[in-house]
Amino acid sequence: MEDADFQEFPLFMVHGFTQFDPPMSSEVRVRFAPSPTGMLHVGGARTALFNWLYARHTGGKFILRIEDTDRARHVDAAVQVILDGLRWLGLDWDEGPEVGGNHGPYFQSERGSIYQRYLDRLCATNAVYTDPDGAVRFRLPRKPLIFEDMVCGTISVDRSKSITPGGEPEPDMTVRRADGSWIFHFVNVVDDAEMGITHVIRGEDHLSNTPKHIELYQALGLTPPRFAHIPLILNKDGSKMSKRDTGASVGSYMDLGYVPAAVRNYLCLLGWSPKDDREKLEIAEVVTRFDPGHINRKAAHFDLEKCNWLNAQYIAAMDLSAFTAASVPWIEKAGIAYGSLESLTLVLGLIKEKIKQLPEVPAWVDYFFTESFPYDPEARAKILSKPESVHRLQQLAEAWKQIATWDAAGLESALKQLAAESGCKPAEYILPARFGVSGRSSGPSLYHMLEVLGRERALARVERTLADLQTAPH
RNA sequence: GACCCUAUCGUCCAGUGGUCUAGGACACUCCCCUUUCACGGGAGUAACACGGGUUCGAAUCCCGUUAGGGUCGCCA
Repeated sequence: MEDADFQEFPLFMVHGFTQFDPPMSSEVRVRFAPSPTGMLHVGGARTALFNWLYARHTGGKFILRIEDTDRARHVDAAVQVILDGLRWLGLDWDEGPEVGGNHGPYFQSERGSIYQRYLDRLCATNAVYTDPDGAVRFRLPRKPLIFEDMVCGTISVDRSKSITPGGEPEPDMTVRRADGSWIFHFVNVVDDAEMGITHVIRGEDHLSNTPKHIELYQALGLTPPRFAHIPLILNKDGSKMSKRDTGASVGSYMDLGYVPAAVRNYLCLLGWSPKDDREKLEIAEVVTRFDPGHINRKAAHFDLEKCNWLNAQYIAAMDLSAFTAASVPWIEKAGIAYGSLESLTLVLGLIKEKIKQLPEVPAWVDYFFTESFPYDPEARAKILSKPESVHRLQQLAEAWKQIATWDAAGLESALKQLAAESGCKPAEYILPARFGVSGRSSGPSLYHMLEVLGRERALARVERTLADLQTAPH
């Protein structure tokens, strides 16, 4: 039997097959353990999301632990970026920073005494030794090992002949530096054990490290958790997504005004699927249907355009008051004095259906809130190139002055009547009219826009435009 | 270099031996709707990496090749 010398692990034997299931009675405890690098990567965000989904799906606990192995690595602002990003995505943690819990502290920089305790256990069994440089190393068993991954299936690794790029045998893993600071692999295992983590859902970049981690659990006499290694997120062209790539940071979505639920929805679809044809999904439904066993094994390529599309879908689905609330920060950032929320809401109702990204909003509404709006040079040249356009604008001004009730329907019929009398298409009047009141060639529905503007302002604008056009050099 | 993972339209997913002349979505092209721009509706282009097996039958199972990714740190 070729597999006979493979170390079977852990020790639950069911029908002769190595199983990983922890006792069924235990509550699921998963964690997201980022290091505070100053950004929250979308790949990390998806890892957090999948952990969160699994915790919510099983009624378990989602724990946040900050991997700042030592105090020098700890930067408050960098931690805050992670907390902000997770909260923005709606991923709330049951234990961790600012929340507390019974398994703290949740910063590795504060867990030194715990690590020391576990290191002592390793010393007691002679599983570690101090090398000539003063670092503590773990004697790697270097035996073949098999484990079950919830995503990747059975993984069998034979590290007995594993060598480095230089052709040397793989060195023993360092556990603690000579200066006393701790190494990731060791503290990661200790923390997961101490915090009672039952399922480790993490990026596939850790798949090859897992045997070492399992050997550490064994040396410590502990039962390892189950593992689920989810594929990495790459750029659309397949290259590795670095911190600099567009869309790599959750912060960039926050800054660009994405709808959090849309980004979260997109992330759900990267490697997981509801198995039907829908794309836009309520998070509650994803929670009930989520199953790590059905996560794709293939690396996902990040498609910002599809994310944008979903974002637009979420904006379209907002009701007007939600849309207004989401728009206000952008309006204010652009320095638009919008007066009352009521008047703003009225204007936003005109343009909501046009918007795909929140930062576009100010450019669509600015001319509603100032009488000194600029004329778009291109649109102006176009009007001037057709002398009859100016005449039509004059006709419109006259007709509108006669209008009894200033509403969209009345304005529309007045304009269409004029067009009919002149024997031309309504567009011949609409274009000059739009330019006359907005200085542009495109915008929301003309009639509704006029209604919102009101008779006085609309007519005054037309007069002003007419004056401008008539003094213009031809 | 060694070890590990992966391989369906450009991209994300569906497909778990026959219902696949492979389905949906994004993007792209065209048409319709329309006051502009969008939305919406309709149509279209486009994929099972390659080679061997297994099988009556393979996108689906096995092996190999190729390609991509990952790990081999006193980074996390």
